Amino acid sequence: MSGIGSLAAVPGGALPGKGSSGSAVRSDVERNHRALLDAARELLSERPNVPLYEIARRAGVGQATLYRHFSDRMAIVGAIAAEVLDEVEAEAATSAPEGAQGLANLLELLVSAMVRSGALLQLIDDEASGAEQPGTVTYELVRRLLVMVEGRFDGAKAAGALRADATPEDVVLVLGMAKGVIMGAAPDKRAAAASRALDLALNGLLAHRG
Amino acid sequence: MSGIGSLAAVPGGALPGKGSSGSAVRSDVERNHRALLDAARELLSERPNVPLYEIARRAGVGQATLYRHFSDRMAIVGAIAAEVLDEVEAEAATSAPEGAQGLANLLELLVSAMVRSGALLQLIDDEASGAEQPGTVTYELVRRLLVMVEGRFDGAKAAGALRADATPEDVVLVLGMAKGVIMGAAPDKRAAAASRALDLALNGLLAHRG
DNA sequence: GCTGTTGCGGACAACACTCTCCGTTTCATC
DNA sequence: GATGAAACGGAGAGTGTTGTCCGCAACAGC
Repeated sequence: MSGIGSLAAVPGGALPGKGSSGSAVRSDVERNHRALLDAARELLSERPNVPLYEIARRAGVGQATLYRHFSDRMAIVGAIAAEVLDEVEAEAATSAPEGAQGLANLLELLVSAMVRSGALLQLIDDEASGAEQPGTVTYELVRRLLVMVEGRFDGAKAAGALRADATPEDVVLVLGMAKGVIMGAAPDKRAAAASRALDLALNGLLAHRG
Repeated sequence: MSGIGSLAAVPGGALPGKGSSGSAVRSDVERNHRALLDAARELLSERPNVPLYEIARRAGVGQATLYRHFSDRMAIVGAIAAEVLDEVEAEAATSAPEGAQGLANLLELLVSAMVRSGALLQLIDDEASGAEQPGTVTYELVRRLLVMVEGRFDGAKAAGALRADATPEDVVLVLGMAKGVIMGAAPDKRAAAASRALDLALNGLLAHRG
């Protein structure tokens, strides 16, 4: 778990005052960082393509400050996606991880997080374009997502609950499918549409005794 | 079938010289119209967000000419989507429309057309935002798509091949799912990913005797 | 409170894209 | 070929977004 609240551990959170000189972090820096994350989180959830200057305005800081805290758009999107993944991980830890239900539970958590968070949505969207080279924000987050998913996948597979030809990549595919539905639906219908889509896709992944 | 080749019937093809005075269509108009469609089709297939001025350049005409033929982006995208739907309809007519296989065949044709044509992809993408008000390009095309799909859906449902709770909206959902996968995949992996996604989703829609 | 350092923010340059204006060219007709 | 009408295309105005510069303000340490 990449610590929420630990500034230094926030991906992309290259804070201005983070030099190795060991000086304390200025209070305004920390305050602004949090304000930016909160503003971005709120705005991205409704409008994944919201311009960065609107995020800065909502946070009550100048654009330059935003860029001082996050080098580019993907840095702030990634920081929020990381927080959301933290939360999903925490929620997932409270449910039994075994069998088909374990996989279904995790996917439900992930998909409902995608509905709430435009950041996670954008992460899945970049999965193809940016996930290939190590070092990128997308790459690290997607790897983390894969690790989360693979554990549950293996459990479901071992229990004989899945189609014989099912692979972990199929699970990523399912997330991509949910993404398409969420992005294409009107805001007030996203949750229902995504839930139904996940139902269909998961059902398609299960082993059915004919 | 909205006639390919019949200029007046092309949606959004409000040709400059199309006044009711009955005068013949100028040859350069027709030539440019076709050149624009061809250019757009080619460019949109690889890059759904290609700027309009690139389409004009590829067609060998000025931007003003593009706007004289198509009032805005959606007009040209819609014109191409209509052509693609024509082709899918023609292909679909050669396969048996009955039962689950009939539905599967149509969806396969549609999804592979989405892989090839960025225009159809954008149409599905707009399905939520633009399909609500009659009169828009998106509305008419989505309605046409629904009609195509509903026939086959009813056939499959009547044959008892589908889940009891399956609705025609689920089919639209499946197309949205495919869209998400296609847009998220690297160009050379789109076909495979879309095919697999369709397999999962369709399988999820089928009735499975437990 | 004073001071050096660090971060701040408004304003701006740069860019990408859409859509339009107007002088020029091409077309169909005679 | 001459002529009027219609379409053409280059150039540019308008718009929205990203990313940067530099004088100014806030902070931490003394």
